[in-house]
Formats: sequence, C-alpha cells, structure tokens
Amino acid sequence: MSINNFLEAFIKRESLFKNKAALQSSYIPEEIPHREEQMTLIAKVLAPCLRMERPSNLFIYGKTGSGKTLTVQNTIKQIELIAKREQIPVKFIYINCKLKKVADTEYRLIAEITRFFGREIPPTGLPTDEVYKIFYRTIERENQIIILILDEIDQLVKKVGDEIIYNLTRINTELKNSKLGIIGISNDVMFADNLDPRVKSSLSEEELVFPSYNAIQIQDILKKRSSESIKEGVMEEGVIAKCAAYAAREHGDARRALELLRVAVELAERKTLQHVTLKELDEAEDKIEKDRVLDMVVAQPRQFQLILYTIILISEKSKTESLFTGDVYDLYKTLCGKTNLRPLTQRRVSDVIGEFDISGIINARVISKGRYGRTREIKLVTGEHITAKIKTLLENIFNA
DNA sequence: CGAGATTCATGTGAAGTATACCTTTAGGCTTAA
DNA sequence: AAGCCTAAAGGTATACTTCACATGAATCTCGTA
Repeated sequence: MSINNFLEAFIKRESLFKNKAALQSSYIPEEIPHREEQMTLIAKVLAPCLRMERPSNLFIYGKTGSGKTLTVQNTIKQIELIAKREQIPVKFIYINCKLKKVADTEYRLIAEITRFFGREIPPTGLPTDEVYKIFYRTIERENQIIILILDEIDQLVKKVGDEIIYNLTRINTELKNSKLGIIGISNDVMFADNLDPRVKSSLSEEELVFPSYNAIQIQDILKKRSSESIKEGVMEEGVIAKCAAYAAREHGDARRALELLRVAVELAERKTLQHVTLKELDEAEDKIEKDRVLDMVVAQPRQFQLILYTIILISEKSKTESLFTGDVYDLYKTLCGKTNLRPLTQRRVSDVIGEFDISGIINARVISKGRYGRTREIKLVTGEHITAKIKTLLENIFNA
C-alpha cells in the first residue's frame, strides 16, 4: 500500500476515540472518583488564602498513580477560579522536583520558582543566596499569596538534603507583603521519618494520605474516563476489567491503567481494527514499558549510556551470574578506548550506577562478599527483549 | 570447634579541580555639543 | 564630556577527580576442649 493510499484510508476511517485528550496524563477531569474526602481536606487547608491569610503547609503522601497530583491540581483550579473572580492575588506554582536539570538542586529549584514570576535566572554563575534575594525581591514587589507545590519532593531531599525546605518555610518570617504556603507531595511513605524534626513539623502542619486504589475503584475510574474519551462499543468485553486487574497488581496505579487503555486503543486504531481486544492490551503493556525505558536511555549523557551498554554486554555473557562494579568498570574502560571517550574514574562510575538504580533502569544492591570484598550486585530489571532494544539503540548511538 | 582478627574490593565522604557561565569594572572608542 | 562597547577580573554552580578512610562477611588463626 502506498503512503498516499494509507493516508486516504486513514482520513476516511473513523477514529475509535471520542475525545482523546481525556485519556492523556495532562487531562484534569471535572470529577475525581473516590477522592472526595481528600479534595475537601485540601480545599479546607487552602481556603484561608482566599482571605489573604497564609494557609497551613500541607504534606501529602501516597503511591504513584493514587491521584495525588491530579486531586491537588483540580482543587487548585477551582480555587484559582474563585480567586480570579474575586480579584484575590493568589498564585499557584507547580514544580516537579524530579526533572533533571530543572529543579534537582537548591539553586535550580529557587531559580525555577523565580522564573514563574517572569524573572530569568542564569543557569549558573550566581551565588545561591543571591538567587534567594532575587526571589524575595520578586515576590515582595506585590502583595500576594503564593502556594508552592513541590511534587516528588522526596527525590529532591534525597539528593540535596532537607535544608531547602527549611529555608523555604522560614522565608515567611522575612516576608512583609506576600505569604508563602507549601504543599509537598511524596511517593515515598517513609520519607517524612528521615527529615529533620524541625523541617518535618513545619512542612507537615497538615498531613494527608492518599490510599492506593483497589481493583474495583480502578475499574470505576476506567469506565468513567473511557466513556468520556472512547466511542461506544469499541472496548471488547472484559478488556477494561483486565486493564484494572493489571493496574491493581501494581499497587493500584491509576495513571498506568489509563495509559494502558489509551495505548491499547491507539494500537487497535493503527491496525485498523474496530475493537480493542485483550491482545492489544498485552501489546500496550509491552509498548509502554519499552517507550518509557528507551526515552530514558536516550536522554542520558554519553558516559551514562556507555556504562549502561557495558552492563548489558556483561549481563548477556553471563546470564545467571551476578555482575559487580569491578567487572563493569574494567570493560567500560576498554570500551572507552574504542569509542574515544575519556574514561571516568571508578568513583564516578560508582555514583552513576547508583543513579541508574534510583531511576529504576537497573537494580543495584550493595553486598559484601566477605573475604572477596564489598561491591554492588547489579541486575537489569527490564525484560529480555526490551534489553535487546536498548542494546541496539545504544549500538547505533556509538557507531554513528 | 568457635571466637576473634584479618582481608579484600569497593563503597563513601570530603576536599580539590576544570569548565562554563555570571556580574562588575575599567578602559577605549565614538559621538555630540 | 557623555555614552556605549569590550575585555579582563573576580565570583559561583556543577560535574568530575583525588585522596583517604569505612565496611562487613568469608576466611584465617589460634586457643581450648
């Protein structure tokens, strides 16, 4: 079939979607099922800002895909609406702390916040307290309430310590015109326990836990969203139930379930099918995982990619045996010679492996082999054919 | 045989270095009066 | 003389290196039964 034919056919064929946007992760639905309680609490905590009072800081936990971000955003949207109508100067700033090169250090976080007020901050070069001063001045220019939402705050604190949060909460004492409230969102339930008690008490003046969804609730969510976004009768019997079951298996991650559904329909559409069957669902699960990992790999710096490549090579050779930092480093060094890359030190490589572990591409555990020293035991966590995909991808990068 | 010492390979923290980028300042040149 | 541009000076954050010490269980050592 020529491309032209394909495109013609594509236009004539009816889409299986009614409103695809409703399945995308950026979509904020009008209603969030099973989260009424949490929404009211957030609203109660934040409400004082409509009277120009500083709301209590709020700390939220819950596993990924339990609706934390969505619920917060929805509540904010409503408050913003009222604030706008009543001309109350409330400003919400949402920042995801996980994003590399955006908000993963103290400097970058403050710089990023300040950027929300239209003030450009150079990527490096200024002293950090200078950036703080710019931040003060910018928000003090006008009388306003600022609510700062720090998503995945655990990642940030894990990397640079809890002093930032302390500084941020303390800013209020120095502000005259404006007021700052903080909402921290964390996936890690244990996170708060490792905080400095002072920081902890000031951050979690109010606390809120999002329980994971169970299978029935997920199914509920899926039904609701799919009726909004997908045409009637497209989903074959049992597909949604299966989709919910997949998600429930993963501690009730609703985001994942919705993505699964979307991709499954997309796949069916691409195959010019009229219905989505369980087969597409399985393929979708595979595709999502593959895309997620591959995107992550592509985004890594060269050195990181080469280290990952080494790990894949070694784990291929010795399928069952565990592999250790030393082996990786040796092979990595020789590969560096071939690729014309200056090898990093073992110290650094050790850190890189640690970072891979955090990002979830590999699994690295520090073990002691007794008489034979101490090292990290490294395992790939991706499935075999995905690993193969990564490998060819990396080979292309290094041959080019 | 078992408790304690030893050992190995690398984890990990602190301090130092290179690089890239920022602001300030001091010329040096141009321009207008 | 005032204004503007440029380059050097002095400063910072970040990624990485260097140095030095910490770790923890398998193995070894040696005293004891």
